[in-house]
Amino acid sequence: MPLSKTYDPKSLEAKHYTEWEKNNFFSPDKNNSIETYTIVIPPPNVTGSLHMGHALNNTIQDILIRYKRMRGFKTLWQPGTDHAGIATQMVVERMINEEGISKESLGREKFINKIWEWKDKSGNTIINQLKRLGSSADWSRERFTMDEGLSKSVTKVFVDLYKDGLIYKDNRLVNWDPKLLTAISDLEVENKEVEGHLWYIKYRLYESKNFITIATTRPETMLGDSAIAVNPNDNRYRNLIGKYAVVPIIEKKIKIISDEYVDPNNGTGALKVTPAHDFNDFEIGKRHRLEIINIFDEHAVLNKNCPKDFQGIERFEARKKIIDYLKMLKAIEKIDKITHTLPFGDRSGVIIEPRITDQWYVDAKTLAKPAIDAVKDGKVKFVPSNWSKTFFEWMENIEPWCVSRQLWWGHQIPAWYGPDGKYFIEYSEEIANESAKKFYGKEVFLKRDQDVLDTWFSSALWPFSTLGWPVDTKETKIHYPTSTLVTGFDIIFFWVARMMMMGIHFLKTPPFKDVYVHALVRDEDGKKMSKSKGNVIDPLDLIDQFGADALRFCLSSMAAQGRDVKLSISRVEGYRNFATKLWNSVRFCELNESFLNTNFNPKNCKNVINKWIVYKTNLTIEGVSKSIEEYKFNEASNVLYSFIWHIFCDWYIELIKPSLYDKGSQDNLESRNCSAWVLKIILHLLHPFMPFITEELWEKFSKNPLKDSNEKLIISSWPNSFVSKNYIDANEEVNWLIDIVTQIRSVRSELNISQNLEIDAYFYSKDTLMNNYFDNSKSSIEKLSKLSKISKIENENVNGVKIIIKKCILFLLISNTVNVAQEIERIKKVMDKNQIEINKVDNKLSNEKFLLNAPTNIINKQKNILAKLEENQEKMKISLAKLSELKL
RNA sequence: GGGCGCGUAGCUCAGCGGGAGAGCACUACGUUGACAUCGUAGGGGUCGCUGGUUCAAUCCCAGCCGUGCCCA
Repeated sequence: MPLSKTYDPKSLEAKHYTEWEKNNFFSPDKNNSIETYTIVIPPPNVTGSLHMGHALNNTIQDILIRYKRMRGFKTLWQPGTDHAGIATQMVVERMINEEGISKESLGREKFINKIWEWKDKSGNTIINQLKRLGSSADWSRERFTMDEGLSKSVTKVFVDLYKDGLIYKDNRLVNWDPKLLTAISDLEVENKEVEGHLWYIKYRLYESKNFITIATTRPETMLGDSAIAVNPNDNRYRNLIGKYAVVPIIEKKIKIISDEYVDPNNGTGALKVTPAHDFNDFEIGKRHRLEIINIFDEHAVLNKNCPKDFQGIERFEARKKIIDYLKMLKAIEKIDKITHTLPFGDRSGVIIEPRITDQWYVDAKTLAKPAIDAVKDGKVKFVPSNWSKTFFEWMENIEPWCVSRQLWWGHQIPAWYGPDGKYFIEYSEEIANESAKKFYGKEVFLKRDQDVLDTWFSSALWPFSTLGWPVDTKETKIHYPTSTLVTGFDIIFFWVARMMMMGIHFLKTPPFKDVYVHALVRDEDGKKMSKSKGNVIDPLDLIDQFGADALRFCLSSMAAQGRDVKLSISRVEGYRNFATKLWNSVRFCELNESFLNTNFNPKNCKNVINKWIVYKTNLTIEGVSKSIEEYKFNEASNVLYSFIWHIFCDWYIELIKPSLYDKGSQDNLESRNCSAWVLKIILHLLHPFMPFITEELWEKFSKNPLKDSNEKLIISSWPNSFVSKNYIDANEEVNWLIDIVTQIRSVRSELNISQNLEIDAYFYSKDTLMNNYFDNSKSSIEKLSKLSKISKIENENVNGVKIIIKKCILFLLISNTVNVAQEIERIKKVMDKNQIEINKVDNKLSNEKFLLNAPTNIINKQKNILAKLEENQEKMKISLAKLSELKL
């Protein structure tokens, strides 16, 4: 059945995807090559649904994987999802809350079961969406960070790091989310500028009528003050150091201390110190051994360390109440309106509260060192390379990584506590019990740590835990280290850094060789897409509307290195049109019985047009391959786009039409074979970018009775280019032909000669080669330029519109249809343009210093340009003179 | 405050020391036997500003202006 008139993505995408998957084409086991290529997917959150960032990220991975697969590598794209501790717990908690059940009433075990139930039902959303995009990941190997195997590797890593002294328990301030009731990492804190106040509060000096004024943005924390700090060099306060002040309201006596940290120019230069509720104050407190008074409970509600009046009040209410009190006491000197940055939890959206707690920490500093070296030594390469700076910046200033979370959903920390609080960190409860028995000399009851690990802890192991580690699997041997990590820059710290630390520590090798960092997808105005702005474009809508191929090609063509992708729907539409164009070019070839012929050798073409397209095709193979290897996806896409549309469709097909219609001729067979050969290459090269339409066309195309292959495109071989030096001449010749046709069309259009009007023309040249060219292409020129006939003449004394190209002159015989004045205008315009160019080049060539310093090839080039320009100008002048005579 | 970018045609962006490019949009013409999701042609740019290096600068360097992101 012949191809339909337009490409309908919907009807084909699912069909081919199912075929591919059913045949295990995504599996590395299909290939026995010793050359491997491996990518692990940045696991999307199991709660997630596909957004543009995913679409870009996975399109790029799929391009690389499909390309390498066709190149013959044993290719693994390892997929899976991330259990997303907080996010998932929130989703399920909200769900049961709607049924009127709290997770506390349910209990930990039942709640976790609920989450698993939810995961089984809804957790595949994003996986199915990735499939719609065409992602050829090996789904048979899909992993989840909470899987048994992956959980085992998490436990092993925790225990081993602990035993290596790289994990420890510490009591310090953490970023506490008072809504979610858990610690979160620095990276999960979003600092935002907000309007606020700076309150200047007078603290009475002890046994004095004088005051010291402090400035604070958080007056409520004064209930936890332990000191006032001033800079030792601040003359204003020097005599107060060592004396005491009294905290208003609670009438508590606190010492005035000196500390270099205090900035005399900030506020009043006197700082109230609340070690339990501010990171800087905590440090000051440590230096001066200040009392740490925690005034909040876990909900950031004032606790029993506060006066009775204040207990049970939420932090912002408490602030109001404190201010009222202070006003009553006339202790407020002034209030400034300020903007300052406050920390917000990126999940909960509430202001983060520094809170002193016991947590588990990873000694990131120690682990970071070899990771830094790996990048410095070039073992791991960032693309584009300047991301390594961002990486170094962070790694060199890395803080201890708080890995415990007060959640239920996640990997429970393998720490068991004895009755006296002594803990045993072991691979399992049994081993912990044994150790405890040894330690206490008898069996004791051990209570397991209730906390779970940060999701990123398990993500950090992803490049090897998914391959089976710590079990010594074949996959770990073959596919570790992986080849390329494709990721957005926003998770360099979350992922890349941590995966490197863990990979190097446990497998002695960095987990990947290249890190390709792609940009963010923004809306067409460059704004970040967000639900609150309402500017989100859903990739699935685009797939429905234009097809996955169009979306993929669009993302790829806009993925220039180091640039954000600003996506506009019209671009996607444009690439849908491109798909249609390709579709129709194949349809045309099919209608004209282009077929793949194993006897056809592209190196032995006779026809100049075919030689030329073979030459161009080779350049395209080289260009696309090179660009993909260099991660320049936009270049690769653009090379394909312009080759397919502007070379193959616009010119080649038009040029071979005569031979295709001339059934039985020698050219006819060659052109049919050659066009099929080019199409075959096109479908191969385009496949990584537009997998669906290419597979469909390939299937239709290779059903031709003289097909050369039955196999699916996805597993067929990437084309090799070959040197076609003997086709360089053909390239010259066809370029000449294209030039001639373009010029004639252009002149016709400028002179408003109807496209339907066929006119006569003459060709004149003294050059033998040009005459040969002409003899070869006479009919092509006639057809493509809409000439009734063009014939050679022996001298240039002809009346007609004159076009000068290279060493040739063309005359369009339209004197009776064209207005002479109009033609004079046209020539003048051309001459003006010409003259500007002549002046430019002439200036250069008359500059002695240029002649002295510039390389000879540049000088010669300029000389040639000038000669040509001047020759043309001279001829123009003559025709202008002639026309002027006519006019008289 | 520190770091990283970006400012090139109406829009989105390539290019990056030697004659200013693409896609989209726009204008005119055109349904010739693959395609109107199309064809042909065209208009449109002191390549942010000011200096410097160079025979030569959109490209290299410095400063400034505008703008975005990350970190404090």
